[in-house]
Amino acid sequence: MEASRTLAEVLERDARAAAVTVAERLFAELRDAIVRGDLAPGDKLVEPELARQFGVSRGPLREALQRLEARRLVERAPHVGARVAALSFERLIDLYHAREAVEGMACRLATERCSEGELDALEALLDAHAALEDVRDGTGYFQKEGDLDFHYRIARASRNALVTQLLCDDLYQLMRLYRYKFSAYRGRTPRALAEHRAIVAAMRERDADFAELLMRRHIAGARRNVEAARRRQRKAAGTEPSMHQEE
Amino acid sequence: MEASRTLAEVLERDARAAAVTVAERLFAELRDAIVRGDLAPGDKLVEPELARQFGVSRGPLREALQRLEARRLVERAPHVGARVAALSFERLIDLYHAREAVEGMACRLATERCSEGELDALEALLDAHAALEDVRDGTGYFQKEGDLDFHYRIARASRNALVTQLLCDDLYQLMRLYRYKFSAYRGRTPRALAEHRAIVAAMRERDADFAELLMRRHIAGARRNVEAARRRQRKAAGTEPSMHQEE
DNA sequence: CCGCGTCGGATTGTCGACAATCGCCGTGCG
DNA sequence: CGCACGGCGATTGTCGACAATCCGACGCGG
Repeated sequence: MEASRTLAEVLERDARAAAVTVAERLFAELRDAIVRGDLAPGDKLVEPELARQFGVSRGPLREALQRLEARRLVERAPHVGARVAALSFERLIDLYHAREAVEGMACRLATERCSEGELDALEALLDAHAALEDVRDGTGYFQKEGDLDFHYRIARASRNALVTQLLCDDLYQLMRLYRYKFSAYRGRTPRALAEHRAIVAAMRERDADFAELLMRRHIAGARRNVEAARRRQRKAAGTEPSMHQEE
Repeated sequence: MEASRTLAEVLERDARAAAVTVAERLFAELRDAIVRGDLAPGDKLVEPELARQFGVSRGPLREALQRLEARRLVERAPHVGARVAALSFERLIDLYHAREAVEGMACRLATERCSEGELDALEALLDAHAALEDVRDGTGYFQKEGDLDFHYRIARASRNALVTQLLCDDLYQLMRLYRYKFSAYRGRTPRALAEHRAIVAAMRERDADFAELLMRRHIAGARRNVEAARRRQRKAAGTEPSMHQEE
């Protein structure tokens, strides 16, 4: 039963299993710890401490930190050190704009290039999502990764290595980080599923323009949801620039 | 006289001057060497050799190599080593598709957000380009960086840190690498300038939809130029998958 | 009482050396 | 003659230690 495990988790497991080097394993461990929230945004990452904690030297650890910096999950400054990336509404909205552009293109390319079998698999994935939603309706844990699974597949179907890498390696990890900290998509689950179905329908008709348009509207809708949440929070808490609730 | 020096060169110089650490300096040096063609695509980058050549240890060198890998300028494999990124038509076309998406969005955001002064500066830049083109018409060296200067400014005017970083730090360095190795934009210079002017005109009217559309068509046109070159080469040389002419 | 300079501890950046792994080349066998 | 196997050199990955830099506390002067 592959459907019981989300694609994102499978990719995670693969990345950790294929860690032929200590630095790769550390990178995967730290990435998961950050996305999972085990390391909170803004936390200082002290090299000797982490090295002792993982039982390795500082060399591979620094390599892992640098890879996390490239993925924008940690921020580093020379002679100052590394911190888990700070979260803010502005950055999340920036991220949505970037996703709207790149995923729109991925959807266009996928529409032009993917096989009928891939479209069948996409529809099967959405059927599975719908079934899960019937069981545990509302904001189930499933939605967290299930939505990303759909976008993962679109990205990979684009047959564009650069676009796929941008989405799957860079932007999606950031999305997951924000999702764990900030669930601003309340009640959007059924609507998102319908939008996914419309996208696949356009792809099935090989209407690349329309498929890209639908994908962009899908992501722009999610972004507007976040923008509305930001306005609500600003009105509620006066001038609160950050979105850290805890501590 | 700031106009005599392209924005790209200024950014280069800044990056090297602000190198407070050995790893940063090495990164800038190697990046320039790769873009300049001093290190040819596919060249093996042996750590002890480079370290001795630059008079540093392998530690900072490895860090620089990793940063180059994140920028997709070198490819690394565990226990195998690093090589300068291989060039191919397929990757270049992938790059154009990614640029079309991200730069289109950058142009849209810039249209919505930039000031009138920034638009004035953009038009002044295009005037300078036109003047230079009158003097040294045809395919001047100027065009190489001048075109990117325009796109640099659009990216920065988007006020989106992620989009700006994607374009200026990641994709543009790759474009420069391909431009040095593969000048497939013969005779496009006057046309590109006209398209740039049309983009700024749409931005001046604050027509974000049209500005994005024009930017996307501008980049798509350049991409089709490359695709035509690929077809020509395929017809000429039978089945030549790579675009390395030398060696 | 507050601001500023200085000092000390801690952390990061860099270095050289050791161990693990890969590619190559010669050899032997089918 | 072709191919698989094993040894060997070279390269990469990892480690611990040293030096440079930054952050905080303390003391001093205004």
